[in-house]
Amino acid sequence: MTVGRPRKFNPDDIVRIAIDVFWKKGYEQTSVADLLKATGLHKGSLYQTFGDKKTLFKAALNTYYEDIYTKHKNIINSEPDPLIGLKKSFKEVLSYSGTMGDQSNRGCMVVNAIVETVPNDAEIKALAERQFQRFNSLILGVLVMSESNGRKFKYPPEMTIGLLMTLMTGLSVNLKDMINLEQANQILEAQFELLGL
Amino acid sequence: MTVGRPRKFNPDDIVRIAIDVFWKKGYEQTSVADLLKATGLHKGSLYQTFGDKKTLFKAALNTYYEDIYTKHKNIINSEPDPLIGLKKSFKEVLSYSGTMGDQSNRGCMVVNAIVETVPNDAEIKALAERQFQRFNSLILGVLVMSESNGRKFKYPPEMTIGLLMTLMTGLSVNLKDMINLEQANQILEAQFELLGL
DNA sequence: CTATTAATTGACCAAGCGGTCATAAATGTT
DNA sequence: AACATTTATGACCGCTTGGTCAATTAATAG
Repeated sequence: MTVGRPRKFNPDDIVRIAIDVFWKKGYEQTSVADLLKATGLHKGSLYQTFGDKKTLFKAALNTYYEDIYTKHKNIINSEPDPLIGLKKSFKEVLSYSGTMGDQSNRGCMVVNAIVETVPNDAEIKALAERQFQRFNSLILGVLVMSESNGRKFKYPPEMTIGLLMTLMTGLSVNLKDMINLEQANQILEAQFELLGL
Repeated sequence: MTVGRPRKFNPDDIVRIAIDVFWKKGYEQTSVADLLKATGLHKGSLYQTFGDKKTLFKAALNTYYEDIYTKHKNIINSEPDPLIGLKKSFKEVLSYSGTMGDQSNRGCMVVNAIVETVPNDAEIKALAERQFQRFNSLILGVLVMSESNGRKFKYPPEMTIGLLMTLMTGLSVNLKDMINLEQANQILEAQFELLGL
Protein backbone atom coordinates (compact mmCIF):
# COMPACT_ATOMS: atom_id res chain seq x y z
CA MET A 1 0.00 0.00 0.00
CA THR A 2 2.78 2.40 0.89
CA VAL A 3 4.47 3.93 -2.07
CA GLY A 4 7.94 5.36 -2.05
CA ARG A 5 10.98 4.67 0.05
CA PRO A 6 10.11 3.39 3.51
CA ARG A 7 11.39 4.97 6.70
CA LYS A 8 14.35 3.38 8.39
CA PHE A 9 13.07 4.41 11.83
CA ASN A 10 9.90 4.27 13.88
CA PRO A 11 8.66 7.79 14.68
CA ASP A 12 7.28 6.58 17.98
CA ASP A 13 10.71 5.37 19.04
CA ILE A 14 12.11 8.75 18.16
CA VAL A 15 9.52 10.50 20.30
CA ARG A 16 10.50 8.33 23.27
CA ILE A 17 14.13 9.25 22.77
CA ALA A 18 13.14 12.89 22.46
CA ILE A 19 11.23 12.59 25.74
CA ASP A 20 14.36 11.36 27.39
CA VAL A 21 16.50 14.21 26.12
CA PHE A 22 13.98 16.99 26.70
CA TRP A 23 13.11 15.63 30.12
CA LYS A 24 16.73 15.66 31.20
CA LYS A 25 17.79 18.99 29.75
CA GLY A 26 14.64 21.02 29.24
CA TYR A 27 13.39 22.58 26.05
CA GLU A 28 15.77 25.48 25.55
CA GLN A 29 18.89 23.70 26.66
CA THR A 30 18.24 20.85 24.26
CA SER A 31 19.62 21.69 20.84
CA VAL A 32 18.50 20.07 17.64
CA ALA A 33 22.03 18.70 17.45
CA ASP A 34 21.46 16.95 20.78
CA LEU A 35 18.34 15.35 19.41
CA LEU A 36 20.11 14.20 16.25
CA LYS A 37 22.90 12.69 18.27
CA ALA A 38 20.52 10.86 20.59
CA THR A 39 18.29 9.57 17.82
CA GLY A 40 20.92 8.94 15.18
CA LEU A 41 18.67 10.69 12.70
CA HIS A 42 19.77 13.23 10.15
CA LYS A 43 18.47 16.74 10.24
CA GLY A 44 16.30 16.44 7.18
CA SER A 45 14.59 13.28 8.41
CA LEU A 46 13.75 14.82 11.74
CA TYR A 47 12.37 17.99 10.22
CA GLN A 48 10.45 16.13 7.55
CA THR A 49 8.84 13.84 10.11
CA PHE A 50 8.20 16.19 13.01
CA GLY A 51 8.04 19.67 11.57
CA ASP A 52 10.21 21.57 13.99
CA LYS A 53 11.75 21.51 17.42
CA LYS A 54 8.77 22.88 19.27
CA THR A 55 6.34 20.52 17.56
CA LEU A 56 8.54 17.60 18.50
CA PHE A 57 8.69 18.88 22.05
CA LYS A 58 4.93 19.09 22.27
CA ALA A 59 4.61 15.59 20.85
CA ALA A 60 7.10 14.38 23.44
CA LEU A 61 5.33 16.18 26.27
CA ASN A 62 2.03 14.74 25.19
CA THR A 63 3.32 11.19 24.93
CA TYR A 64 5.03 11.56 28.28
CA TYR A 65 1.76 12.64 29.80
CA GLU A 66 -0.27 9.88 28.20
CA ASP A 67 2.23 7.34 29.52
CA ILE A 68 2.06 8.64 33.04
CA TYR A 69 -1.70 9.01 32.97
CA THR A 70 -2.12 5.44 31.79
CA LYS A 71 0.29 4.28 34.44
CA HIS A 72 -1.79 5.91 37.16
CA LYS A 73 -5.03 4.62 35.77
CA ASN A 74 -3.76 1.07 35.57
CA ILE A 75 -2.45 1.05 39.10
CA ILE A 76 -5.69 2.52 40.41
CA ASN A 77 -7.75 -0.05 38.56
CA SER A 78 -5.54 -2.93 39.61
CA GLU A 79 -6.51 -2.51 43.25
CA PRO A 80 -9.84 -3.62 44.71
CA ASP A 81 -9.93 -0.38 46.70
CA PRO A 82 -9.20 2.44 44.22
CA LEU A 83 -8.12 4.66 47.11
CA ILE A 84 -5.31 2.25 47.91
CA GLY A 85 -4.51 2.23 44.24
CA LEU A 86 -4.42 6.00 44.15
CA LYS A 87 -1.91 6.19 46.96
CA LYS A 88 0.14 3.45 45.39
CA SER A 89 0.22 5.20 42.05
CA PHE A 90 1.39 8.45 43.61
CA LYS A 91 4.22 6.73 45.35
CA GLU A 92 5.19 4.87 42.23
CA VAL A 93 5.22 7.98 40.09
CA LEU A 94 7.52 9.59 42.62
CA SER A 95 10.27 7.17 41.74
CA TYR A 96 9.35 7.22 38.06
CA SER A 97 11.54 10.18 37.33
CA GLY A 98 14.52 8.16 38.46
CA THR A 99 17.91 9.14 39.75
CA MET A 100 20.37 10.37 37.16
CA GLY A 101 24.13 10.16 36.90
CA ASP A 102 24.78 12.45 39.83
CA GLN A 103 22.33 12.25 42.67
CA SER A 104 19.90 14.64 41.08
CA ASN A 105 16.54 13.68 39.73
CA ARG A 106 14.87 14.95 36.62
CA GLY A 107 11.49 15.55 38.23
CA CYS A 108 8.22 15.49 36.36
CA MET A 109 8.51 16.56 32.75
CA VAL A 110 5.22 18.42 32.83
CA VAL A 111 6.26 20.39 35.90
CA ASN A 112 9.57 21.19 34.27
CA ALA A 113 7.78 22.32 31.13
CA ILE A 114 5.45 24.58 33.07
CA VAL A 115 8.25 26.29 34.91
CA GLU A 116 10.38 26.69 31.83
CA THR A 117 7.85 27.76 29.25
CA VAL A 118 5.10 29.56 31.13
CA PRO A 119 4.56 32.40 30.50
CA ASN A 120 6.80 32.39 27.44
CA ASP A 121 4.76 29.97 25.41
CA ALA A 122 0.98 29.99 25.26
CA GLU A 123 0.57 26.69 23.44
CA ILE A 124 2.57 24.65 25.91
CA LYS A 125 0.81 26.42 28.72
CA ALA A 126 -2.55 25.37 27.26
CA LEU A 127 -1.32 21.81 26.82
CA ALA A 128 -0.12 21.62 30.40
CA GLU A 129 -3.41 23.02 31.66
CA ARG A 130 -5.42 20.38 29.82
CA GLN A 131 -3.23 17.63 31.18
CA PHE A 132 -3.46 19.01 34.69
CA GLN A 133 -7.24 19.15 34.54
CA ARG A 134 -7.59 15.66 33.16
CA PHE A 135 -5.39 14.34 35.90
CA ASN A 136 -7.42 16.17 38.52
CA SER A 137 -10.57 14.55 37.16
CA LEU A 138 -9.04 11.12 37.48
CA ILE A 139 -8.31 11.70 41.16
CA LEU A 140 -11.65 13.33 41.73
CA GLY A 141 -13.39 10.21 40.47
CA VAL A 142 -11.56 8.05 42.98
CA LEU A 143 -12.28 10.35 45.90
CA VAL A 144 -15.94 10.79 45.07
CA MET A 145 -16.40 7.07 44.68
CA SER A 146 -14.70 6.43 48.01
CA GLU A 147 -16.93 8.99 49.67
CA SER A 148 -20.06 7.44 48.25
CA ASN A 149 -18.83 4.17 49.72
CA GLY A 150 -18.86 5.75 53.15
CA ARG A 151 -15.24 6.92 53.38
CA LYS A 152 -14.80 10.27 55.17
CA PHE A 153 -11.93 12.65 54.45
CA LYS A 154 -10.58 15.61 56.29
CA TYR A 155 -11.52 17.99 53.46
CA PRO A 156 -13.86 18.02 50.47
CA PRO A 157 -12.39 16.32 47.36
CA GLU A 158 -11.43 19.56 45.61
CA MET A 159 -9.31 20.71 48.52
CA THR A 160 -7.81 17.28 48.99
CA ILE A 161 -6.82 17.28 45.34
CA GLY A 162 -5.41 20.77 45.61
CA LEU A 163 -3.21 19.81 48.53
CA LEU A 164 -2.15 16.55 46.94
CA MET A 165 -1.32 17.95 43.53
CA THR A 166 0.50 20.91 45.01
CA LEU A 167 2.56 18.63 47.19
CA MET A 168 3.39 16.36 44.27
CA THR A 169 4.48 19.34 42.24
CA GLY A 170 6.68 20.46 45.08
CA LEU A 171 8.17 17.01 45.49
CA SER A 172 8.97 16.87 41.81
CA VAL A 173 10.99 20.06 42.08
CA ASN A 174 12.62 19.41 45.42
CA LEU A 175 13.68 15.93 44.39
CA LYS A 176 15.98 17.63 41.93
CA ASP A 177 18.46 18.43 44.62
CA MET A 178 16.86 19.30 47.93
CA ILE A 179 15.59 15.97 49.12
CA ASN A 180 16.09 12.31 48.28
CA LEU A 181 13.53 9.70 47.34
CA GLU A 182 13.23 8.36 50.86
CA GLN A 183 12.45 11.77 52.29
CA ALA A 184 9.99 12.39 49.50
CA ASN A 185 8.16 9.19 50.34
CA GLN A 186 7.98 10.11 53.99
CA ILE A 187 6.60 13.52 53.16
CA LEU A 188 4.03 12.06 50.84
CA GLU A 189 2.91 9.48 53.38
CA ALA A 190 2.61 12.10 56.07
CA GLN A 191 0.37 14.08 53.76
CA PHE A 192 -1.81 11.04 53.10
CA GLU A 193 -2.15 10.62 56.82
CA LEU A 194 -3.03 14.25 57.40
CA LEU A 195 -5.68 14.16 54.72
CA GLY A 196 -7.22 10.98 56.11
CA LEU A 197 -6.57 9.05 52.93
CA MET B 1 39.03 59.81 46.37
CA THR B 2 37.80 57.96 43.33
CA VAL B 3 39.99 58.32 40.35
CA GLY B 4 38.82 57.89 36.79
CA ARG B 5 35.53 58.46 35.14
CA PRO B 6 32.62 57.79 37.48
CA ARG B 7 29.87 55.32 36.71
CA LYS B 8 26.61 56.73 35.44
CA PHE B 9 24.67 53.90 37.07
CA ASN B 10 24.36 52.14 40.39
CA PRO B 11 25.33 48.46 40.08
CA ASP B 12 22.80 47.54 42.72
CA ASP B 13 20.01 49.10 40.69
CA ILE B 14 21.14 47.09 37.71
CA VAL B 15 21.03 43.87 39.70
CA ARG B 16 17.43 44.61 40.72
CA ILE B 17 16.51 45.15 37.10
CA ALA B 18 18.31 41.95 36.18
CA ILE B 19 16.32 40.12 38.87
CA ASP B 20 13.15 41.33 37.25
CA VAL B 21 14.12 40.16 33.78
CA PHE B 22 15.61 36.82 34.80
CA TRP B 23 12.72 36.13 37.13
CA LYS B 24 10.19 36.69 34.38
CA LYS B 25 11.93 34.87 31.55
CA GLY B 26 14.37 32.47 33.14
CA TYR B 27 18.11 32.27 32.56
CA GLU B 28 18.34 30.77 29.10
CA GLN B 29 15.47 32.68 27.61
CA THR B 30 16.90 35.96 28.76
CA SER B 31 19.41 37.25 26.23
CA VAL B 32 22.12 39.75 27.00
CA ALA B 33 20.27 42.02 24.60
CA ASP B 34 17.20 41.80 26.85
CA LEU B 35 19.28 42.84 29.81
CA LEU B 36 20.79 45.77 27.94
CA LYS B 37 17.38 46.93 26.85
CA ALA B 38 15.95 46.70 30.36
CA THR B 39 18.89 48.39 32.04
CA GLY B 40 19.74 50.91 29.36
CA LEU B 41 23.35 49.92 29.74
CA HIS B 42 25.77 49.29 26.94
CA LYS B 43 27.33 45.93 26.42
CA GLY B 44 30.79 46.93 27.52
CA SER B 45 29.57 48.49 30.75
CA LEU B 46 27.62 45.44 31.72
CA TYR B 47 30.49 43.07 31.00
CA GLN B 48 33.02 45.26 32.72
CA THR B 49 30.90 45.56 35.85
CA PHE B 50 29.48 42.07 36.15
CA GLY B 51 31.80 39.77 34.28
CA ASP B 52 29.40 37.72 32.27
CA LYS B 53 25.80 36.64 31.97
CA LYS B 54 25.98 33.76 34.39
CA THR B 55 27.79 35.78 37.02
CA LEU B 56 25.13 38.45 36.78
CA PHE B 57 22.47 35.80 37.09
CA LYS B 58 24.04 34.41 40.22
CA ALA B 59 24.31 37.88 41.68
CA ALA B 60 20.65 38.45 40.88
CA LEU B 61 19.60 35.14 42.36
CA ASN B 62 21.56 35.85 45.49
CA THR B 63 20.13 39.31 45.95
CA TYR B 64 16.65 37.99 45.30
CA TYR B 65 17.17 35.42 47.98
CA GLU B 66 18.58 37.86 50.50
CA ASP B 67 15.60 40.12 49.92
CA ILE B 68 13.10 37.38 50.49
CA TYR B 69 14.96 35.98 53.47
CA THR B 70 15.07 39.37 55.12
CA LYS B 71 11.42 39.86 54.36
CA HIS B 72 10.54 36.64 56.15
CA LYS B 73 12.77 37.39 59.09
CA ASN B 74 11.32 40.84 59.56
CA ILE B 75 7.76 39.64 59.47
CA ILE B 76 8.53 36.84 61.92
CA ASN B 77 10.23 39.22 64.30
CA SER B 78 7.52 41.82 64.04
CA GLU B 79 5.00 39.52 65.71
CA PRO B 80 4.92 38.80 69.45
CA ASP B 81 4.25 35.16 68.60
CA PRO B 82 6.84 34.12 66.00
CA LEU B 83 4.60 31.27 64.91
CA ILE B 84 1.95 33.76 63.86
CA GLY B 85 4.69 35.70 62.14
CA LEU B 86 5.85 32.60 60.33
CA LYS B 87 2.42 31.91 58.92
CA LYS B 88 2.00 35.54 57.99
CA SER B 89 5.31 35.62 56.18
CA PHE B 90 4.45 32.53 54.15
CA LYS B 91 1.21 34.03 53.04
CA GLU B 92 2.84 37.30 52.18
CA VAL B 93 5.56 35.69 50.14
CA LEU B 94 2.89 33.87 48.19
CA SER B 95 1.68 37.11 46.70
CA TYR B 96 5.20 38.48 46.40
CA SER B 97 5.72 36.95 43.00
CA GLY B 98 2.83 39.03 41.72
CA THR B 99 0.53 38.64 38.78
CA MET B 100 1.99 39.53 35.42
CA GLY B 101 0.47 40.93 32.26
CA ASP B 102 -1.60 37.88 31.49
CA GLN B 103 -2.98 36.03 34.47
CA SER B 104 0.16 34.01 34.97
CA ASN B 105 2.50 34.43 37.86
CA ARG B 106 6.25 34.27 37.81
CA GLY B 107 6.58 32.03 40.84
CA CYS B 108 9.60 31.96 43.11
CA MET B 109 12.82 32.80 41.35
CA VAL B 110 14.80 30.22 43.30
CA VAL B 111 12.34 27.48 42.39
CA ASN B 112 12.48 28.54 38.77
CA ALA B 113 16.25 28.49 38.86
CA ILE B 114 16.35 25.01 40.36
CA VAL B 115 14.05 23.58 37.74
CA GLU B 116 15.82 25.27 34.89
CA THR B 117 19.46 24.82 35.80
CA VAL B 118 19.63 21.64 37.86
CA PRO B 119 21.27 19.36 36.85
CA ASN B 120 22.82 21.43 34.09
CA ASP B 121 24.73 23.79 36.33
CA ALA B 122 26.55 22.72 39.47
CA GLU B 123 27.27 26.20 40.79
CA ILE B 124 23.69 27.36 40.72
CA LYS B 125 22.64 24.08 42.22
CA ALA B 126 25.03 24.62 45.12
CA LEU B 127 23.80 28.18 45.56
CA ALA B 128 20.19 27.05 45.67
CA GLU B 129 21.01 24.33 48.18
CA ARG B 130 22.67 26.78 50.54
CA GLN B 131 19.73 29.12 50.32
CA PHE B 132 17.29 26.28 50.90
CA GLN B 133 19.15 25.11 53.99
CA ARG B 134 19.42 28.55 55.48
CA PHE B 135 15.73 29.08 55.01
CA ASN B 136 14.98 25.74 56.63
CA SER B 137 17.03 26.77 59.64
CA LEU B 138 15.06 29.95 59.99
CA ILE B 139 11.82 28.02 60.17
CA LEU B 140 13.30 25.39 62.41
CA GLY B 141 14.21 28.07 64.92
CA VAL B 142 10.65 29.29 65.09
CA LEU B 143 9.18 25.82 65.48
CA VAL B 144 11.65 24.72 68.14
CA MET B 145 11.07 27.90 70.10
CA SER B 146 7.32 27.40 69.92
CA GLU B 147 7.66 23.84 71.10
CA SER B 148 9.81 24.85 74.04
CA ASN B 149 7.03 27.30 74.91
CA GLY B 150 4.64 24.41 75.18
CA ARG B 151 3.17 24.40 71.68
CA LYS B 152 2.47 20.90 70.28
CA PHE B 153 2.50 20.10 66.58
CA LYS B 154 1.23 17.17 64.61
CA TYR B 155 4.74 16.20 63.51
CA PRO B 156 8.32 16.84 64.61
CA PRO B 157 9.77 20.11 63.27
CA GLU B 158 11.78 18.48 60.47
CA MET B 159 8.73 16.82 58.99
CA THR B 160 6.64 19.94 59.42
CA ILE B 161 9.28 21.90 57.55
CA GLY B 162 9.45 19.27 54.85
CA LEU B 163 5.74 19.40 54.25
CA LEU B 164 5.63 23.17 54.39
CA MET B 165 8.56 23.80 52.07
CA THR B 166 7.37 21.19 49.62
CA LEU B 167 3.94 22.72 49.53
CA MET B 168 5.36 26.20 49.03
CA THR B 169 7.47 24.94 46.18
CA GLY B 170 4.42 23.37 44.62
CA LEU B 171 2.39 26.53 45.05
CA SER B 172 5.10 28.56 43.39
CA VAL B 173 4.91 26.35 40.32
CA ASN B 174 1.18 25.87 40.20
CA LEU B 175 0.53 29.58 40.59
CA LYS B 176 2.10 29.96 37.17
CA ASP B 177 -1.06 28.82 35.49
CA MET B 178 -2.85 26.10 37.38
CA ILE B 179 -4.30 27.98 40.33
CA ASN B 180 -4.91 31.58 41.32
CA LEU B 181 -3.76 33.43 44.40
CA GLU B 182 -6.98 32.85 46.26
CA GLN B 183 -6.83 29.11 45.76
CA ALA B 184 -3.18 29.13 46.76
CA ASN B 185 -4.04 30.89 50.01
CA GLN B 186 -6.76 28.39 50.78
CA ILE B 187 -4.43 25.49 50.16
CA LEU B 188 -1.75 27.01 52.33
CA GLU B 189 -4.18 27.68 55.16
CA ALA B 190 -5.52 24.16 55.01
CA GLN B 191 -1.99 22.89 55.33
CA PHE B 192 -1.36 25.08 58.37
CA GLU B 193 -4.47 23.64 59.92
CA LEU B 194 -3.48 20.06 59.15
CA LEU B 195 -0.06 20.57 60.68
CA GLY B 196 -1.51 22.13 63.82
CA LEU B 197 0.28 25.40 63.23
C1' DC C 1 12.26 -2.06 -16.69
C1' DT C 2 10.42 2.21 -16.01
C1' DA C 3 7.90 5.62 -13.54
C1' DT C 4 6.50 7.31 -9.29
C1' DT C 5 6.79 8.39 -4.73
C1' DA C 6 8.92 9.25 -0.52
C1' DA C 7 13.11 9.16 2.64
C1' DT C 8 18.02 10.15 3.12
C1' DT C 9 21.77 13.04 3.10
C1' DG C 10 24.80 16.85 3.85
C1' DA C 11 25.76 21.26 2.23
C1' DC C 12 24.03 25.58 3.17
C1' DC C 13 21.90 29.80 5.40
C1' DA C 14 20.51 33.93 8.00
C1' DA C 15 20.01 35.37 12.52
C1' DG C 16 21.05 35.60 17.13
C1' DC C 17 24.02 34.37 20.60
C1' DG C 18 27.59 35.57 24.35
C1' DG C 19 31.64 37.96 24.56
C1' DT C 20 35.87 41.23 23.25
C1' DC C 21 38.33 45.33 22.38
C1' DA C 22 40.21 49.74 20.73
C1' DT C 23 38.95 54.28 21.19
C1' DA C 24 36.68 58.28 23.23
C1' DA C 25 35.22 60.73 27.25
C1' DA C 26 35.21 62.09 32.03
C1' DT C 27 37.03 62.55 36.41
C1' DG C 28 40.86 63.27 40.43
C1' DT C 29 45.78 64.22 41.10
C1' DT C 30 50.03 66.66 40.41
C1' DA D 1 47.62 71.97 31.74
C1' DA D 2 49.19 67.30 31.57
C1' DC D 3 48.63 62.78 33.33
C1' DA D 4 46.69 58.64 35.23
C1' DT D 5 42.79 56.06 35.80
C1' DT D 6 38.41 54.49 35.12
C1' DT D 7 34.04 54.24 32.43
C1' DA D 8 31.30 54.64 28.05
C1' DT D 9 30.60 53.36 23.51
C1' DG D 10 29.67 50.69 19.52
C1' DA D 11 31.92 48.18 16.05
C1' DC D 12 33.32 43.68 15.68
C1' DC D 13 33.92 38.45 16.12
C1' DG D 14 33.42 33.47 15.99
C1' DC D 15 30.19 30.24 17.01
C1' DT D 16 25.93 28.00 17.53
C1' DT D 17 21.36 28.09 16.76
C1' DG D 18 17.00 26.43 14.32
C1' DG D 19 15.75 25.64 9.82
C1' DT D 20 15.90 24.84 4.39
C1' DC D 21 16.75 22.54 0.12
C1' DA D 22 18.36 20.25 -4.03
C1' DA D 23 20.33 16.09 -5.21
C1' DT D 24 20.49 11.19 -4.31
C1' DT D 25 18.83 6.72 -2.98
C1' DA D 26 15.53 3.16 -2.29
C1' DA D 27 11.42 1.19 -2.31
C1' DT D 28 6.80 -0.05 -4.77
C1' DA D 29 3.27 -0.05 -8.73
C1' DG D 30 2.34 -0.79 -13.40
